[in-house]
Amino acid sequence: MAMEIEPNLLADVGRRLRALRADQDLTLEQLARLTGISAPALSLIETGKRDARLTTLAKIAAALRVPIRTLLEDPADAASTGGDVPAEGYDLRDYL
Amino acid sequence: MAMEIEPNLLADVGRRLRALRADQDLTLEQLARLTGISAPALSLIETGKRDARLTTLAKIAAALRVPIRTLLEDPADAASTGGDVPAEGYDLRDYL
DNA sequence: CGCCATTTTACCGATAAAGATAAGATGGCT
DNA sequence: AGCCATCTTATCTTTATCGGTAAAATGGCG
Repeated sequence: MAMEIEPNLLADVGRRLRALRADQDLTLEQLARLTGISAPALSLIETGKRDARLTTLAKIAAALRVPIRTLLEDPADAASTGGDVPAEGYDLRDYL
Repeated sequence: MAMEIEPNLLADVGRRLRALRADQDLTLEQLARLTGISAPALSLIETGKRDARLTTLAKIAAALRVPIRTLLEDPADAASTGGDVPAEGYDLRDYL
């Protein structure tokens, strides 16, 4: 399986974000005040319609009191992808 | 210890990025061709001068064949921060 | 020292994020 | 049905990313 480069990364991050916010019973308005990010912007991010910047995601993660990593991959995938650069047999430079 | 919201998150990500690229002996020019991101842009990100978007980081991580998480926190920190939302005694809503 | 690869910095133009605000849409509730 | 909270979408302005190009550091190495 090619694994292809995650097609809807933004949608996945948005879903996790919304789940985390729901866990803490926060409204978009409340999270907006906690993060300094407007509620409409948060809505766009959660619905996967906006490609947020790194510091924006960091602010949200801080407000939700979770490591940023939690927004990017679910725990199951994090376990399997746990190692670093597993491939050691072929070289990227061969394609340049 | 307040933990304060990481002051130089961009610089940290940049340092890890540069280390990963060095591990694979790639030049900015080569990584630029692999990712579709220009070498100047990569330089700004690696030196912590640019707040990259999520999909930009994802492209770089894919080219370096590492999970995006690797760019955001080093393994040591990832282990200690491993759990999810450890705090369960106080409520964010009290501050709104 | 000069040459060369690599990186950094500085511009430009196009695209997009983000705040603010306001207007719809959705859903629960009596 | 109406009302209310919440979320979505749209518009606008400001600001920043990003690619491209070109020009300036930086760093080896002979």
